[in-house]
Formats: sequence, C-alpha cells, structure tokens
Amino acid sequence: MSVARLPTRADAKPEAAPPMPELPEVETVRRGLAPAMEGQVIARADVRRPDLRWPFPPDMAARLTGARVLRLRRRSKYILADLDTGETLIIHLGMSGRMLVSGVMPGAFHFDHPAPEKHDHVVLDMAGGARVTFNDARRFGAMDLVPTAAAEAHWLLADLGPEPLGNAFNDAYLVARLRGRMTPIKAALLDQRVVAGLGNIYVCEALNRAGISPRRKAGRIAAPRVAGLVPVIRDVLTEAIAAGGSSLRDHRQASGELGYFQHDFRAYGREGAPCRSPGCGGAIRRIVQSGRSTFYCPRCQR
DNA sequence: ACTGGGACCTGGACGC
DNA sequence: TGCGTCCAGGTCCCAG
Repeated sequence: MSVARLPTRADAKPEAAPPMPELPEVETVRRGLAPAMEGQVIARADVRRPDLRWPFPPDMAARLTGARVLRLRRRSKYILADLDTGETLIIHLGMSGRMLVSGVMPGAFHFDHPAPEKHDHVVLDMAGGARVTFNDARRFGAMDLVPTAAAEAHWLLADLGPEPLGNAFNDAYLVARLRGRMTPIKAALLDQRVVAGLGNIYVCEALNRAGISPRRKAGRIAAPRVAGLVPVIRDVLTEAIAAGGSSLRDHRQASGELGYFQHDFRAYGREGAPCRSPGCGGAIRRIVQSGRSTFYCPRCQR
C-alpha cells in the first residue's frame, strides 16, 4: 500500500538541465516569491557565506532582520526587494541561482522546510512562517543592499538598456541603437546595454522567429527587418512568462522551487532537429559565437 | 567607442 | 571505477 508523501526537494530537480535564468525565468521567480515575501517581515536572515560573485555587505543579515518587504520588483534579470527600512535588496540569480519557498505560504501549499543543502547561501525566514532559500552552485549570482532611491543607479543596473516589454523598446530605438554596429546581431542582442533581459536562449529563439541569421552584422540589417525584431522579442518573452505563470501554481505544488518550467523552443538546444518555423523544416545548426552556442536554421534565417 | 576573448564557478556528461 | 576534459553561460574586465 502506497503512502502519500510530502513533496521533497528532489522533486524540484528538473530531469534535463534547467534553462538559465533570463527575463522570463526571473519574472516567474519574482511572481512566485511575492506571496511569500510581500508585506512580510524578515524575522531572520541567515547569510551562510560572505559572498556570491562579490562580497555581501558585511552587515547584510543585520540590516535585513526586522525589515518588512514592501514589494518585489524586477529590472532586467534582477529582482529588487524594496524594504520599509529605505533599503532595497538587489538579487541576481546568475546562471545557476535557484529560489526555494517552504513553510507557510498564504493561500498556497505548505511545505516542510527542507534540510539545508550544499550551496544554500542565504536563507530568509519570514515572520509569517515562509522561508526563502537562495541556492547557487556556481555562485555567479549576486546580492547587494542599497538605498532604495539609489537602486536603479547601482553599478550593476546603471548601464542597462530598456526593458524589452516596455515602451522605450521600439523599432525606432532599436534601429538607431544598432546603426553602424559591426558585431553580429546575436552578440548585439545579448548586450544588456542594447536591450535588458535577453540571454542566449531567447536571443536564439527571437532570431529564429524573425528569420534573421545570427551571424549578420547588426548594423547591416535593413531597418524594416530590425524593426520586425521588436514584436518578435516581445512575443517570445511574453509567451515564456505566460508559460512560467501558468506552471507556477503546479510547480509550487510539486516542489516549492520557483522559476523552472517547460519550454518549447524552436531552435535552442535542437541541433540537427528540424526547424519549427512554419513551413521550413531545415536542420537546426549549432555554431559558436563569442564562445557561446548559437542555434539557428541556415535555411530560413538569412 | 567598439569589439572579441578570457575569467569566474561548479556539476554533469563524456571518453578512455 | 575513476580520472581527466569539456561544456553550460551572465557578467565583468582587459587588450587591441
């Protein structure tokens, strides 16, 4: 006779390598954290090592303790937690950062607190009973605590380009921003100063949908084609956020680990497989640009 | 100013 | 079984 069991942390581990956190994953994490954190007081902050990619403020735990989280925002791939102390906790997931929610979640399932694992670097116990655990094996992630008024001017955020889903990201902007650039369009779209929040995966997907070769020099693409990238980028990200949102509830019920959801990529990670662009069917090819994998269809991306 | 390449970090996949 | 090597990529930093 089988016995029902509580979800375990192992249930959260995706079978395949999880997608790296780009804008949609970060937004999904933010939405998942919100019910556990917004309006809640941080009763205890356990900073289990002094640094991720950079050292934490040495008194970060003390400054977090007793603070109420007013709201969670997102800028590019950063999560910003505004506190009632006048400070903002800046969080970046890097490449392997994960957020796990356990304990009491208002309006959601209750999970037992998991045993601490390797790479659990920061643990926040909320007064309401929820616990947020930040785990980051590769430690490319980051946290900093700065005055809220200065958060957007933080050196990590200061040079970021416009949000791809915002009004400032439009065809006139993108055409002007790429004019004269001799770098491949793949690299230009990965440049966070051009547009903030895209990573390797969604750049590959956007270029595939737009039918633009990742090798083409950014400044040599006809303006109408560049303009066409804007709605495609918005669509790719919006669809991914929607997928994350719809999976959030199920995923939280399954594990408590936030931000990972099933993707249906057309190009990324599909070397040798048929291109999924409507009516194409060419073979997806993998090349290396700037030391990174690029997946594209030589048949429909020109 | 722009561009390309290296460094950081660790776990997992792979070959011998 | 175990060891070495490669790969993943977000971001910073540096050299040209």
